[in-house]
Amino acid sequence: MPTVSSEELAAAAGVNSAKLRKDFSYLGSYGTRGVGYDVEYLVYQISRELGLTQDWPVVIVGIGNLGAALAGYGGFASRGFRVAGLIDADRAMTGKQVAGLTVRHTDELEPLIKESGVSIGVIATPAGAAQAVCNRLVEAGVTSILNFAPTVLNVPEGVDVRKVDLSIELQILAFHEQRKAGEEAELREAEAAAAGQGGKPAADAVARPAARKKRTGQGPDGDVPAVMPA
Amino acid sequence: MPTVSSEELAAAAGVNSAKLRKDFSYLGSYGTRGVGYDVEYLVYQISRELGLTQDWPVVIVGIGNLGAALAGYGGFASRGFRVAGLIDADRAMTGKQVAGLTVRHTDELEPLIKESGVSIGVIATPAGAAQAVCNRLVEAGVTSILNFAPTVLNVPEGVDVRKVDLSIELQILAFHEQRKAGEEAELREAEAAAAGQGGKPAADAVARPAARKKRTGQGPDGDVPAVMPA
DNA sequence: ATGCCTTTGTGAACGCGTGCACAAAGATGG
DNA sequence: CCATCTTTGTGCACGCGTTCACAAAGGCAT
Ligand SMILES: NC(=O)c1ccc[n+]([C@@H]2O[C@H](COP(=O)([O-])OP(=O)(O)OC[C@H]3O[C@@H](n4cnc5c(N)ncnc54)[C@H](O)[C@@H]3O)[C@@H](O)[C@H]2O)c1
Ligand SMILES: NC(=O)c1ccc[n+]([C@@H]2O[C@H](COP(=O)([O-])OP(=O)(O)OC[C@H]3O[C@@H](n4cnc5c(N)ncnc54)[C@H](O)[C@@H]3O)[C@@H](O)[C@H]2O)c1
Repeated sequence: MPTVSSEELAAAAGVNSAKLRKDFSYLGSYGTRGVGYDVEYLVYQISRELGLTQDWPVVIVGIGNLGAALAGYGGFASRGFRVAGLIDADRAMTGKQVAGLTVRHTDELEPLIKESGVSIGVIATPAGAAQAVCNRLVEAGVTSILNFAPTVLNVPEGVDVRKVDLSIELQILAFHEQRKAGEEAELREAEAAAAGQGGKPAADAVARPAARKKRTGQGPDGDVPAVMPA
Repeated sequence: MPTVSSEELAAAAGVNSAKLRKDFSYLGSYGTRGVGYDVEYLVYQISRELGLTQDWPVVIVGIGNLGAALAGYGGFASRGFRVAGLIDADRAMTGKQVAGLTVRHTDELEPLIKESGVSIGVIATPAGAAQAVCNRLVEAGVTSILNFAPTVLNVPEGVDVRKVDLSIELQILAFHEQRKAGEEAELREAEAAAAGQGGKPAADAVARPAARKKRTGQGPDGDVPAVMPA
């Protein structure tokens, strides 16, 4: 397939074709009217604009369960990311081989970053250590951080942080799951209500559709509230 | 602190206070004018609306490096998620203990889901197996999936999928990283150009600021294009 | 060379989320 | 019981991203 139309690409990606064309136009990618986009050239343009044509050395800090899994993940190398080093504070870990790389002690963090020209750091330490590690990374010259610890990191301007919080991912799923269940329950309730009922909560349910199952007063069940705080 | 104002909360979260109040109003959470929100009641309301007051059994499929790390992750339990079972296709894994749980063979997937009432599944298998695993999960009654494999999953309507793609997270960081570097380089170029130059690419750079370093024609360097496809 | 047909690139309109600003509510003190 | 002061809840306007729709461009057949 030497060429594709915006229509085909849009269908494959599940987006609107106009949006796709406009997005392409931002990076100056010229297609050919009446034909479409040259696949090879397009891929090259997007790769380059996304920074995929260059090699990005990254450092992983905190080689526990997660850090070790990340170190051995093949999906990074194929996208141009190279693990330049593994760092852990635990002396017992130092010198160990993980995914073919030697784990180095935290003391070596700064020289490693400077020697390898690392600008992207991955934090996989416990939450308590994350901010301190972050500070050292930034101080040493790292300007992009991928954070797996469940903490909000404070960084100076110019430094980008992306946080991957798996609990939140699950929470979002659970939220929609509950919503699905709630809607079904509501349908059943509505049917039951139609059959014969005399209360007044129906008016409330209509007036405020987003607030399902609003407790009147303070929850009748006296269970402890806070599951929320991390 | 028995009560908080929307202003305080907004400052802490780094958002606009009006937005925060409006969001709260959607879930019918009543504050008290002139005082603020009762912390305990608010936490309870949000927890309940988010589905955090109930226990969610989850099943993890694919107990490799990543799956094992997830199985042992304490952050799930504290948010109300309980690992109901670990599933792997590898017979050599079956029966092994991982994070205090016994790994079960794929054959036991359906009974496990039905017995435990699992509605959330986590896929940590290789990309090639993900769609097949997904199909089986959905067939068995799972309606929410957290997918770590780098594949787009096709699911019937009513099933939610969230994808965690670590490579893309890194790519986003790399993109901004490149942009930062590009801006610096452009400043230097502009200075150099001001000093004394005779080309014409400057006009292009002004006309289309989003398209930095646009190659005229097809890149002079004959390097292979495609780093992009997964 | 000419006309037709396909597909791009983009101006204009639409819709939605965000932020502003203020009236209403309620607590608190006199 | 009334006045004052704080803070909520929300109508309204603004801005941005998305989508529509179409003129211009270019290939291709005749
Ligand atoms: N395991 C998961 O699936 C998972 C999922 C989501 C989030 N997380 C988060 O990722 C982080 C790591 O999880 P884990 O399961 O790998 O934990 P872990 O305890 O297995 O590993 C943490 C590692 O960090 C090292 N460490 C501690 N302090 C350090 C410091 N100051 N500098 C360098 N290294 C240090 C420890 O020696 C240990 O090897 C945690 O914050 C956790 O909440 C983990
Ligand atoms: N390791 C990481 O840090 C990381 C990061 C991002 C994404 N991922 C993705 O997560 C997935 C797992 O990564 P990993 O490093 O743990 O790989 P892995 O090879 O260590 O583990 C994969 C596991 O899945 C099992 N498996 C294979 N087919 C199966 C099937 N049909 N049913 C059930 N189990 C099956 C295998 O037996 C193996 O135990 C991959 O798709 C990978 O691309 C991994």
